[in-house]
Amino acid sequence: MLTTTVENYLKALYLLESSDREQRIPTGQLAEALDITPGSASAMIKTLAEAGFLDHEPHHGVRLSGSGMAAAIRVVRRHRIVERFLVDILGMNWSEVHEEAEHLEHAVSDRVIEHMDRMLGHPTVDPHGDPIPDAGGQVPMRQVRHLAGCAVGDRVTIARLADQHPRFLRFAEEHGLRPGAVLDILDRDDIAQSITFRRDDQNMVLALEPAGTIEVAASPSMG
Amino acid sequence: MLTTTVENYLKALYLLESSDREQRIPTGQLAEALDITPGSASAMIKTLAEAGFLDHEPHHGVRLSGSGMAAAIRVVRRHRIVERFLVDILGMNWSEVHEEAEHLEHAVSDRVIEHMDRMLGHPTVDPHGDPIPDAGGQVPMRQVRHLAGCAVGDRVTIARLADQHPRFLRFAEEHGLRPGAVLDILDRDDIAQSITFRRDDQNMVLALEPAGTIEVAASPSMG
DNA sequence: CCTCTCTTTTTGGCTAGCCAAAAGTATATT
DNA sequence: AATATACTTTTGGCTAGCCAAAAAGAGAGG
Repeated sequence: MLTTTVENYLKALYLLESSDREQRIPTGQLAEALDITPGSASAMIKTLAEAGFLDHEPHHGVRLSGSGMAAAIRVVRRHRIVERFLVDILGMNWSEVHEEAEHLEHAVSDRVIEHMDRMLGHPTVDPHGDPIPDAGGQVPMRQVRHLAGCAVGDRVTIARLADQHPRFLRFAEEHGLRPGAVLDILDRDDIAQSITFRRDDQNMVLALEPAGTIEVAASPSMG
Repeated sequence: MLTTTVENYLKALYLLESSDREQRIPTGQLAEALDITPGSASAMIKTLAEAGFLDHEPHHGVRLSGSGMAAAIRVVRRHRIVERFLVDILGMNWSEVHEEAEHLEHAVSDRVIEHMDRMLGHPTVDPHGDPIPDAGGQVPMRQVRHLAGCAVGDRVTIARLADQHPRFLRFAEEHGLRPGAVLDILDRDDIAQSITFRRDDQNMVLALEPAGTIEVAASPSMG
């Protein structure tokens, strides 16, 4: 059984590897993600590398090994199923469940997770649109397009909010920008760095930078 | 925020105080309940007494203070609501949820607990029949009668299974001895130390000792 | 009152994790 | 090639909890 701390290290590495698309994660970046000092991260990296969870090239960063990746994916699966459960079944606010799941991901057994998963109908994404690995560790792949890259006239569906800071999530929720929401792109201005779209009969303007954190898919009912 | 360890000490003391009906709990008894050495318990008792959670008379045992009692009751409430939730909502086996709740009681926030409580309709007992403290810390009182003390001809309803060892719980579940089950007392033999009763058209014999761990209430439909 | 036994407390030592700060390494710049 | 900067690793020290075993206290029986 892994400690909560170890699970958090592995999960953080998994998320860093999949978002930054970099090969190796530098010690300092991991430390920052976990909000600890680089020295602490360095010590734990040594321990985890010796345990075979990761591949450490001293002074050149770290990468999850096969067993490390598998362990990380189990944590991520628990986290995302819990989030989905808290929103869909308990009716909690989807912008506030992340922190709850942060604790529960280390406390729920696989047995409970599988009960939740069945009750939810084996969902493939969490409330933010993040993919939920299946019980075998397979992560559903989707092709990624960003709202910032859409052209005028496109009709798209929000698939995922990559920026999961509470402030942004609250903002998104207040404006109906949740996975599944359908947007019509009305205008984009590369000088003003903004994009204008319509959702549910309401127009919104967003700078390209936050719009770059919103992943979209071509809407099924394309106009 | 209390650590998991501290919560477990306080909860164990609460359960010992309410089951043994003794005033002060000796160090060794607490240590045994927590499966640690007396020395470790002694050290932690000192810490907790200094923090005001308990009242320690050196060499004469320990008792929860007001704040210790309040903290313990919050843990017990979380535990029992989680157990109830796992059984009623997730459909888990009621003889196996105790261990799950043992972990979750330290990880679920009050917010989640209140959502579960509302969804369950504010239950007053957990699946074993143990009372669930309300959000204000009040523990519902019931008058206690034991199956071992019933007379021939009585019709009673099981209210609580005090023995929560997995082996006994599995046995009880297999034989339909769950809270709510209605029993007709057919015979008791104080020499053989056994009691015979009928449940759902099936006769059962139990020694008085295990029957003493089953709490009952007069059945509403008394014959 | 003394001693024997049982229990509790104390002491010394361990691991997991953390931090601060010193020491070491890589790399960019000159 | 030499050095400055940035990053990583090491070192020394801390807390929470645990154990084993020594020391101390309480209570029973002679």
